[in-house]
Amino acid sequence: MHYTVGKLAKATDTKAVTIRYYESQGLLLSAERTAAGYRLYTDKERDRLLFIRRSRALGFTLDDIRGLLSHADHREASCASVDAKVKDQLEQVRLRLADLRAMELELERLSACCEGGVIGECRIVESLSGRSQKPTVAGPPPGP
Amino acid sequence: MHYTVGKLAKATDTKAVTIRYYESQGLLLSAERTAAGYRLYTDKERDRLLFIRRSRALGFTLDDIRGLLSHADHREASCASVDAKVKDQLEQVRLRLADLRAMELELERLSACCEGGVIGECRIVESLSGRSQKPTVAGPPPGP
DNA sequence: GCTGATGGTTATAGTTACTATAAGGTCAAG
DNA sequence: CTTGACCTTATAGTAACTATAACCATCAGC
Repeated sequence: MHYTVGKLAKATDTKAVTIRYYESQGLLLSAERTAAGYRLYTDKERDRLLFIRRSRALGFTLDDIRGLLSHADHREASCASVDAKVKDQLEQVRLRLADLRAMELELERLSACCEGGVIGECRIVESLSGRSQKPTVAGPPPGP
Repeated sequence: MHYTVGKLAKATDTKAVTIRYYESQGLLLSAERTAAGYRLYTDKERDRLLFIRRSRALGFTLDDIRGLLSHADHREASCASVDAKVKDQLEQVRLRLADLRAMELELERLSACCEGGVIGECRIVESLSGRSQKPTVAGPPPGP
């Protein structure tokens, strides 16, 4: 099976620009080209892209993935380091989960204390500027 | 009480560069200056900065915060829209929580299935490239 | 008074993982 | 033969900072 970028994009639920971006970042090798210069992909590249997308969905950075891919390319090597990366990522995810749970709790608390008055008496605004309490969550999270 | 950027930074657990950045983005008004051009802040600005930091820690974007601040500046206005923003943010947080929980689950599963062999047989790598299953989590999350 | 450490100032560029835009070339269908 | 969908490249923009450079101010100790 052969794919142009667009076809590959659809087959992997990715955008064409993103595929080209991955190529520019060295995650996908330079694809073959037609006479007109169109990229041509095979199932092999599709699988590699799926690997990337799936890893991204699990929160790995492109840098992580570069590492995972280089490991995966050496089938005879030990998979201990791959496992270590997964465990590491799991830890990161758990930290972020704890942060988010704290945020959820506090937002719930905030939301519950609004009684529909005017801002001068709004406890939300009050709470947000209150210097009595230290922030309950770690640091500013990465924005979406 | 008067603060220079550095003092304010310490008092609010922020970096000086970040404070200047907030000023450049219109979240903090231009501070007064000493003869030498040093920024000088008072408790009022410190509170405003705490509001910003606290809101950031709860996941609001700087844009959200600009909105919250402009509301907070009109004490006689209704606080309904502030409440709406909090509820909105709560929803976002819950979505991200669900995503992260799915990631946690899958990473646990992956981690459990590594038996310390070589990569050729590693089920982690296999799972990550597996095209049988659709990703279980929404989209690529924001990196850290 | 001098010197060095510390801390202030600006402007510019880099980060991550894309996304958007522009300006143009290719291809299949009607 | 033209229309429209698709491909190509290069460049700039996004969020929320962070890092760097090059320079000026303040203060403690000698």
